[in-house]
Amino acid sequence: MLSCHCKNEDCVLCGALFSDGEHDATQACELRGLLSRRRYSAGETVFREGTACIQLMVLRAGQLKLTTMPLVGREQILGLLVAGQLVGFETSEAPYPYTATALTPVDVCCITHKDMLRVLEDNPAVALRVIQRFRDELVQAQIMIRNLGIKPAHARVASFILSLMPIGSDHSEAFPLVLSRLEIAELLGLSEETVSRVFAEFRRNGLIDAPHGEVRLLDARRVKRLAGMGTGEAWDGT
Amino acid sequence: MLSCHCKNEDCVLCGALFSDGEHDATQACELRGLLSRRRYSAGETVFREGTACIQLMVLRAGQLKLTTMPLVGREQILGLLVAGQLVGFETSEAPYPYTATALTPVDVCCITHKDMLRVLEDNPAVALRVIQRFRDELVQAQIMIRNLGIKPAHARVASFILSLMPIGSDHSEAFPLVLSRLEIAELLGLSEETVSRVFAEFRRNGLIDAPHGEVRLLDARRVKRLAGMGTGEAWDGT
DNA sequence: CGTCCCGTTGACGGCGCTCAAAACAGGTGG
DNA sequence: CCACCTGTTTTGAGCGCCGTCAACGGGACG
Repeated sequence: MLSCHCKNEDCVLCGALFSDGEHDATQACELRGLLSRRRYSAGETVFREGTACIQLMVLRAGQLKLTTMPLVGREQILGLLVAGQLVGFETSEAPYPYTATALTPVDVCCITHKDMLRVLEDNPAVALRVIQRFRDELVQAQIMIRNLGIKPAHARVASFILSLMPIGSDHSEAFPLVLSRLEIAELLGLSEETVSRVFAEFRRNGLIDAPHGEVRLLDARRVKRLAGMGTGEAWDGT
Repeated sequence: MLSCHCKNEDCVLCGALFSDGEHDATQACELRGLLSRRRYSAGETVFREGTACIQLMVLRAGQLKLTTMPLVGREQILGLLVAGQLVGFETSEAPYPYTATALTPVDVCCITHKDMLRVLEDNPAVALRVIQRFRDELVQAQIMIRNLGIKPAHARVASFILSLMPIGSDHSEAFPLVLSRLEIAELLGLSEETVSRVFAEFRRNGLIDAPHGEVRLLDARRVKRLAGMGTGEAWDGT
């Protein structure tokens, strides 16, 4: 059997269609014809808020940020997406409610909403995966709501730093920080300067070390306590 | 054919199962056995954050608020749910990430996650409806993120007031306001006093009239402009 | 070396939170 | 009907957090 056009193991479409035995090659080939693949380089705009939304994308590789821009004021990041997640399926035949920008080189599989609906009707396994993705994203969104609504600047930054840690990793090792100060600010609903100040204060107090492009936790306990006021959940979709 | 145990037309389960011709009475009866129905009176807690989450509920009638409570600090409302929406399907076999409280007398249909997964595998129509619900809720959550992250207090309250208007209604007529000042504050990420002050200021400036338990728009243009900084979307799931 | 972008730091002002008390509504019993 | 109590709403005073504005330092690049 030919493998899927988009070879990502985590792809909700390909994974669900090819991992179980209930679908034959005919169906697989049919689906392949519906998919197209695109690449974007870091910083490139994948689609812009307000433009027509007719395609669902599956993020194959890389990282996307979803932002929204008020008529006047600063951008707000709605969320970050990593490989395996869906984007552009929120509204049918309506404008995109946000702008998607590539943070890293990005690789996506595209399918039109119309075709996707047909696939969903024929393949419960795909539908289940899609539901799972939406559940995850909704939980992430609720965590952001909670943090934006309740937490002061220190707690937001602390939560953000903790969200960068790969789960189960040793707390003492450093992990990369791809976002700029401005992007962190947009994610946390703060100003660039406030983010910078909090990072500086954390460093002064021996909570973290933050050399160029990465972060290292020095005092995980205190960071967690600061993030606290809750359960210290992640800020992004990782 | 017997009608569904939960008779709500908007019920994602019943509606999808009984409106199209492709399901026979056997399947219908089987599903009926999986559903149980519960009622809650206004103010009652439906389930509490952190407790085991094994059931999906479909809101049949009434209004629910979803709140989260940090270890220290004030509550934050994550969202409001109206008839037809799902609740309690975000996490499988994990604790509820929020508390659900009835704002009005509430009527729900319940089904265990285990049974629901079986239904979803067998019924693509149900799966499509569930996906639709999650899409809607995700869009609502993103609107809240945007508002909490960007907008100042005036704009939040203005957006909230506009969200109360039934769509297509005459702007000049009054509409009911079921939430207390405290609950509005929790929804908007503000303090009770600030909400009260903004309402008072709006009244002084002739923007709204707010007699006991209802609101009337006097100057829709200015309220919309205040809510502005964007597209003035709704705050809740109506 | 000059330019640009990003991060940092400082000064300052305002928005909104906190604390506190008064005004108000609604229910209950006399 | 009034007195009383309780919970909600309103209003005021004070201040702290954080956003704004501005200046400065450093690395990348031409």
